[in-house]
Amino acid sequence: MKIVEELRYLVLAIQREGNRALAAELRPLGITPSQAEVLRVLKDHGPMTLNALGGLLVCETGNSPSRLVDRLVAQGLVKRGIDTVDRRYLTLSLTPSGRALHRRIITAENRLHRTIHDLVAGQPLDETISTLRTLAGAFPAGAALARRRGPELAHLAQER
Amino acid sequence: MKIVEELRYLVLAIQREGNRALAAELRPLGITPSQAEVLRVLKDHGPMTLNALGGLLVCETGNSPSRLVDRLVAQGLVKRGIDTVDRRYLTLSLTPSGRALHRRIITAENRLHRTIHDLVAGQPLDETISTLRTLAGAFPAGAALARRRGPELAHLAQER
DNA sequence: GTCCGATACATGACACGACATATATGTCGT
DNA sequence: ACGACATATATGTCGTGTCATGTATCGGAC
Repeated sequence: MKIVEELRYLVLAIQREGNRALAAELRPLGITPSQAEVLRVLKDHGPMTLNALGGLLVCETGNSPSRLVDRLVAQGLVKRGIDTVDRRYLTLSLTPSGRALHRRIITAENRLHRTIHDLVAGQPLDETISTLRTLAGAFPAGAALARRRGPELAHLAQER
Repeated sequence: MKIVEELRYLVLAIQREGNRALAAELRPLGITPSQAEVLRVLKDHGPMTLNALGGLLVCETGNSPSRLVDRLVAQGLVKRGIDTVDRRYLTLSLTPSGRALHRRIITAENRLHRTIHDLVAGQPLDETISTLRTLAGAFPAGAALARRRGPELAHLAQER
């Protein structure tokens, strides 16, 4: 049982430090890690509603990421339109500057990933991923990840 | 390189969901996961200054957890005294109600740990811990964990 | 003693992240 | 057409978490 507690604190520590490192990489771009995730999802899975976006985000589980999107709209990175058929729905899509920023986000993330890759060299990474996938799969946020992994399922999620 | 990105998102997802679950367990006690960590550190490592506390916390890396402690003082769970020798230092210690709450925190955390334990049953947990330790060890928050492992080493060694 | 820098803590500002609740818009039964 | 209900989004509130800056206190150089 004690080992599970260490697992919990390790995950907490790694998430914090990883987020700090990513925030530092993204700071020159003027966005945060959460905002970067929104841009990535919008780029990879096309225009979608706020609800669909929330279903694909790992951050901001549960509620609709209204305010997260607000800031991206204010920065001119995301376009927020209203569905003409059902006026309850939004249509979120990247603006040209959003698409341009996406390329720089990938570069910044790759720098972080290379650092992490070097740090875990020689460690049993496959077993680690297996354990973490099992654990994450039991929760909604893990399901969001699984949805993003599979293109066929992603298509489903896109259809609100 | 792709697998490292999945690792990052898995850690994020698990941390979020774990925190939500722990928050739900702790809600009846009127405290948050971060506040619970403070009480645990103060209980396990005796009275200390704000700086020393910050060095042992996995949450709130970097700066002094002034405001985190503020709320605990306001709730009567932590006593904040001023060092008589060097008036710059605080002396943080648990109040009797803080000690009483600590016992209930352990119970709540154990419920969560049991759930996690069941979820990862059959997974290569030792390899996972090894990888995560290596990763965490490269950062200050991981060092905080290693520092806390010291006094609790007997417990950890027995359980594994 | 007096200034100077270092140290410990406090505070302001901003963006999350979670929960609860409110508002707008649609659907369906009647 | 009407009203109850459901769905999508918005908003209020609170507690972090991070960075930057401000304030109090101490120690040492002079």
